[in-house]
Amino acid sequence: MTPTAIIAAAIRRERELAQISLSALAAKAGLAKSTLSQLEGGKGNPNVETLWALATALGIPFSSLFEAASAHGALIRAAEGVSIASSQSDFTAVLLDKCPPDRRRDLYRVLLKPGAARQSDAHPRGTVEHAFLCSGRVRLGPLDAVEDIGPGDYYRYSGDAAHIYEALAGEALLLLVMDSPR
Amino acid sequence: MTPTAIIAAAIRRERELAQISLSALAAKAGLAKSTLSQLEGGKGNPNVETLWALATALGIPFSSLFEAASAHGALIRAAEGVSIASSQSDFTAVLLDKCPPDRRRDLYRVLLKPGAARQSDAHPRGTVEHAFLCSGRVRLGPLDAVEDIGPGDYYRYSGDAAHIYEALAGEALLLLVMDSPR
DNA sequence: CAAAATCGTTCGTCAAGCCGAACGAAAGGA
DNA sequence: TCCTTTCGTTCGGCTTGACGAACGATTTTG
Repeated sequence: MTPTAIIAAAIRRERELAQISLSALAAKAGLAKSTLSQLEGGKGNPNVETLWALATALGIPFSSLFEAASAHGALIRAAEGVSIASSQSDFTAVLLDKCPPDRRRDLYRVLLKPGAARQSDAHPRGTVEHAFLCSGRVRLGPLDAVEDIGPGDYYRYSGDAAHIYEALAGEALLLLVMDSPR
Repeated sequence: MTPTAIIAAAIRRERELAQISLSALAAKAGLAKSTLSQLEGGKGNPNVETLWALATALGIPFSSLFEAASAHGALIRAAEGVSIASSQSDFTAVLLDKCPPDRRRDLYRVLLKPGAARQSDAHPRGTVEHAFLCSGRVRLGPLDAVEDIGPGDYYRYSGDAAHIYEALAGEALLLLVMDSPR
């Protein structure tokens, strides 16, 4: 895929996500409509200043203009996952998720006490949460995809919609990786 | 910081990291020396094609050209860590580590069976490992800073020196985050 | 229904980036 | 020591991207 095409697609995608017209975006970014039109048409070869203006106007990190598509969820039970080959049989590593080059990841240890479900509001668009349960049982996930997980389970889901955490019986300890776009 | 300056710094940084001369890089990327010279001097406003050629020639992801500048160890016991404030008392989150903008993070689930210590060779320079123990007891870390950890413990250490993993009694399950420079 | 506004595209002009050549400086070889 | 190579910078040209204006098409307003 040519860089021009990637950027063309990215601009259009981000613009439509922001629900803004081509003309309006051009105005906001201080660019000519014609310039933007050609860029989205894949007929351009923009310079940094132009791209920077666009990223700023769209309110997105600069590097978002160089990405193709988006991500989804995955539930990997404690017994599941593709093990990494090892010469030593007493060692098993499962790659839960590979970090794409355009994201940031913050690690949280979460102690969840039994009681009412904790509801979390939507995080910024594109946020993904990775939950790795250490002990206890937890029901969590976005409202339309809640899962019960046990120790060793790994559940990845979109964090940009409202979601819940609930300890089912006793305390629960889990590692939470907040995975957000740059 | 202006985008031009960022890119100028990034190019020079990546080029020097690759131990390659300006002339050689220009040739490899199919650019004129003059172009590259001006870019590194912060006097340019390059277009995508030019940047793409540079990223390709340098063998780095495109977005690395838009990042500014560039770890150590930390042992956080299960009972330790600064909790994130929460309005709900049945929820406790501890930020184990904040992801700097210039790194990548891959998550591994590791099952360690008792037996001889597993020795791991040094990873690329700057690599950091984050270990979050789910169950069992494990002795791990670089040879000069081995620690015993228990369930819920989090241990972060340099991965660019030889280090070991050893289950102390029975199986051990842990989440391993491989944190490597771009 | 017509006037007005807004949409996105196309065209000609001008500025700016990329190129090739020439330059002085520094390092290596005969 | 002199010659050769390589380094990075500077200087005209030529190409190309950004701009502004005008266009037809579509939607909104009175």
